[in-house]
Amino acid sequence: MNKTELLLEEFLPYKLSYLTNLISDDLSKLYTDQFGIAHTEWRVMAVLGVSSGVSAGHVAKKTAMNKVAVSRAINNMIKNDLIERQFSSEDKRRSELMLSTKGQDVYNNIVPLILEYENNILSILDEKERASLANILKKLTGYIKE
Amino acid sequence: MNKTELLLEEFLPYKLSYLTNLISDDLSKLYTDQFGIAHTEWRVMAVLGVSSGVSAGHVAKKTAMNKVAVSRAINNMIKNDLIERQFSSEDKRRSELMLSTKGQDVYNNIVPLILEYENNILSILDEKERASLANILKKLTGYIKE
DNA sequence: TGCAATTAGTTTCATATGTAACTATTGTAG
DNA sequence: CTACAATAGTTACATATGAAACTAATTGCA
Repeated sequence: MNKTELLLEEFLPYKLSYLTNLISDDLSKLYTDQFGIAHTEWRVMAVLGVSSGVSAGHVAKKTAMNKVAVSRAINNMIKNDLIERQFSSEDKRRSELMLSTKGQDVYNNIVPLILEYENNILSILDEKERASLANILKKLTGYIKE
Repeated sequence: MNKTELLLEEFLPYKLSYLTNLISDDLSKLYTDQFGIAHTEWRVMAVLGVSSGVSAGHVAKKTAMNKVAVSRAINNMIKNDLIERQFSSEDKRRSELMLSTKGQDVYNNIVPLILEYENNILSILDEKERASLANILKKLTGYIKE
């Protein structure tokens, strides 16, 4: 029994997008308002906080951002002393990126706030629901990426 | 046992955002590539397809868009003969919007494609999972909106 | 009444974003 | 080798977006 009428409130893509935006707005308050980090910059930082010395291309893959956005974020963060860059000696095109001392410090401050936020919203779900959500998101994502 | 490290791949907001973007990109192919309707315009259309004669402010609420975006979408769609506007006789500020014949036609063409897409991705889930997803999204959204 | 506050929608301006074209470097087929 | 293709990242340009200021109309209330 499929729908033949489209109601935004009952349309999965809309509901997902709505929730995503709510969360995204909340999170950006944590890093933008308090630390002046833009959304794209935060994503770059999140990658470099875990894997140091990687290239811009690697960051792009991990964050699902396009290379232009990554390039801009990186150059801005370098200007703001949040990350450091050198170019690989084997391949002079490839950058090797790492958080600066200041960047690491900012990262260390943001991560607990971010995780606390995640914990908070997950607190509304019980264990089964959390597992179910993770599983469903994985299934959908895998299916759509084909 | 809470996380103390942040891995994007395991971070709910990131996973949600990633999935949302995949879906959003797929959907925009349906209405942008085939009908030249922008994302914001599609949302306006989706509201007017269900409730005709409503104001721009009403559309903004229903779509979770800001009033500037709605204003722009509406004016562009009027230019493209997709919607018609008159202003309320009781309150000359308030617009009364409806799809034009052409707009209704475009809408009628897009809706089945959109619903088919939703059905397709939901086909990867069984009944229980669909219900669970709907329930979880509702819970999270309600909780975050507080 | 009459004037301040509110509301609907628009415009302005500064910033963000994506696509395509570009530079520089490296890989590879002949 | 050499020239052409591929890769990493940047720049340029056109478009999208949001916040704040604005216009016009309506409401509230002294």
